[in-house]
Amino acid sequence: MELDERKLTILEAIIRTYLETGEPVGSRTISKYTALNLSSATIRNEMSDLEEMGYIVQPHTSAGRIPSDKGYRLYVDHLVKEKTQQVTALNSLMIYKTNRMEEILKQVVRMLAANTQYTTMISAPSYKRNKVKFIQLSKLNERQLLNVVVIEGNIVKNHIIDLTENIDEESVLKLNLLLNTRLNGLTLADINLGLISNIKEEAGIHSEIISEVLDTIADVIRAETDEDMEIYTSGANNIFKYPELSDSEKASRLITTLEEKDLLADFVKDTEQKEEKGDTGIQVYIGEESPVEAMKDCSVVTATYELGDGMQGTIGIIGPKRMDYEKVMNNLKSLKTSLTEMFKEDKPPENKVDSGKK
Amino acid sequence: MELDERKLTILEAIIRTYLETGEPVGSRTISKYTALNLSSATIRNEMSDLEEMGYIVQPHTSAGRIPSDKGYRLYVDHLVKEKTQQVTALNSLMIYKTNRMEEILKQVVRMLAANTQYTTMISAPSYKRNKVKFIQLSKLNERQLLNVVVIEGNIVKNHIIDLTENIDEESVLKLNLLLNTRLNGLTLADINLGLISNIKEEAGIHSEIISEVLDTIADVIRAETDEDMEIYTSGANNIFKYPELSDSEKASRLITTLEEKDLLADFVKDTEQKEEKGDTGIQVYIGEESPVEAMKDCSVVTATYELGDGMQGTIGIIGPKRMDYEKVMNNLKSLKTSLTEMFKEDKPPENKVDSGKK
DNA sequence: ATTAGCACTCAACTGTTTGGAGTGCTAACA
DNA sequence: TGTTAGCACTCCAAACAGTTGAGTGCTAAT
Repeated sequence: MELDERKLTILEAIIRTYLETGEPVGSRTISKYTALNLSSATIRNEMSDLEEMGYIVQPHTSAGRIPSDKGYRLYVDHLVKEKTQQVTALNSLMIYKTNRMEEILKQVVRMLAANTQYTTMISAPSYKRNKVKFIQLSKLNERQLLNVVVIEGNIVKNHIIDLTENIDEESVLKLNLLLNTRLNGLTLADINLGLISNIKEEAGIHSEIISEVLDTIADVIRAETDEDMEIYTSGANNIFKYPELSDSEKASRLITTLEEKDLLADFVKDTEQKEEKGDTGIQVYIGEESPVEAMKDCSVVTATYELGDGMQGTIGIIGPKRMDYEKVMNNLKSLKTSLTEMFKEDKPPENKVDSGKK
Repeated sequence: MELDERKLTILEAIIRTYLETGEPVGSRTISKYTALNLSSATIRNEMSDLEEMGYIVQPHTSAGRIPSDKGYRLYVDHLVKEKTQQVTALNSLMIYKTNRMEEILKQVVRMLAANTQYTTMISAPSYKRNKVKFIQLSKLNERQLLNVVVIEGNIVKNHIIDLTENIDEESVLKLNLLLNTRLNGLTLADINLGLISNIKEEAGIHSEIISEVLDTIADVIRAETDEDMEIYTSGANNIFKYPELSDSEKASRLITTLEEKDLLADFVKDTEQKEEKGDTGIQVYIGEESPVEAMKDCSVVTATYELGDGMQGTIGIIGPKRMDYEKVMNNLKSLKTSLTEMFKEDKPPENKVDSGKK
């Protein structure tokens, strides 16, 4: 059987109506509110065909039809129109721009949730690939050193190192020199145990204490790199706006998933992979397509945003399968560019202090 | 009417039974499963009295009784026994101890949620009252400075300062000296605009650039101080284990509250206040006693923990009114001491790197 | 190919009934 | 005087039956 023009029109009408009402839609409704001027009986025949083709399903006999995953997929791929969306509240967001990346992300994700009435997530960009710009060891006291590492994107990481024996100023100076000459320009991912032992060798291991400090720094950087992805969510309560998600069972599973950030990380990874493969733009996961078990009843729309320096993060919107894909996709698309723009014109965001503004 | 021995026994039996079953408890149950050897009729008379006194209520005529807020209050104040609780999984927690305060707190709150099957929260200690130990400005390039502030408890804060004009090494040295002599030993709360303008005056305002840097640092420290309380929650899904909390309406409100950390902050503030007033130990908020509207159907049990240096945070357990107060209170008490101990023997936790351990 | 018409299905709603758990009251009892 | 047995009463919850209405599939006529 072929999906001809008319069937497509009818399918689209069904999906659009269902997205609006959330109720299974019957043949009569389509017959009345569509320009085709066909009787409900004809529509019924076509619907029967569409069901056979797998685009729609009946929740039970003698109910109207609702779109299947396949139906939604077709809709998303071919029927969603690109609108030049009003960028809603992103401008107001600018005003609140603070100096900390974390805060920005939390605000974005919150704004997006309020805006769309869906649950939202955002991942902080990973900086494993960023290069070291500056390393500094400072002596706090005889037994403690402060280690500060600045990496591309002006991200600052610091750690206090407890020593087992006293250290003198000279060693600190030497270490500073050593670290800066050998590590500057490398990415965090480059810095591993092998490299450190090379440095130690090259330096001739003057003293136990230097070796100890180097080891610790290696540990610290590795820990920083291994750190799980930071993901912020917002609008978890929005799932209760959609009856198909808000029974105890499902709601509980969803809430758990939102708490377990490593499950959400699957979306981030998958999205990044897909975009790497050139499938740039917006990713949509409909029901079963989702990599996360608990989200089989949801649809998730994601996109990455860029920070320059090759850093990228992912934004996602989680809602019922009958979410307003058109709005969500357009919203996300404009947000994606806004964010990318915003970080570009004004990087580095993290820890940046706009000295002019109060 | 007086609450004599027998009434108290019956009341306790009612509450204990209700905590177990979650069902309204009838006179017959008490008559059978209590050592008093009274007929259900007698119990009924007593129950009628207890209801008149306000300790129990009937959800509807011809149902058993359930404890009122007042009943729970009596139970918590006088009938909960102190057990030497097994500290369950706290030891296993030690193993996972990482070097970052944030991670520790997240683990504690998660462990506690898994352990109690309730929703949990923990607040990161505030360090407004901690004194500055060390300040360092480093020149990253002509237009950027890195500012690092170490405060008591070895908490490190850093910011990158963007300048509107170039700065030379000499000014940086001067600023470092100035800042360390004038700010060391002060608490973050002490550092305000007035003080900064004093410093500027005293320093004679050699140059625009120095003034600019000082202003920025003041801004930064103030922002750091004003920052909202950091609160982590876990086990939000646990509310679905208790039918009285899991209808859409209530669940949604609760989830929203858990997301809005500033509402939870009310508990933290209240608990700190109460403990300051000498009411040390465990705080229990039953139903209406809660400072947060959305939690009128819940009970919340909180405690503070100490970090030394006067820093303190708050842990809280959020559950239905019929939560297992005995278990929760004991659990929290032992956790409170464990945490306090843990931080004491091994402070400072934040950013600490155990150089011996891998 | 389209449509009108009709029988059929099924969820959702509306009583209605029934059973059981629990109460309050009263009268009898120790 | 405190306790108890007995009984009528209440009310929820579950089960059941009847009704309604939206929707379908099929068939025969256009």
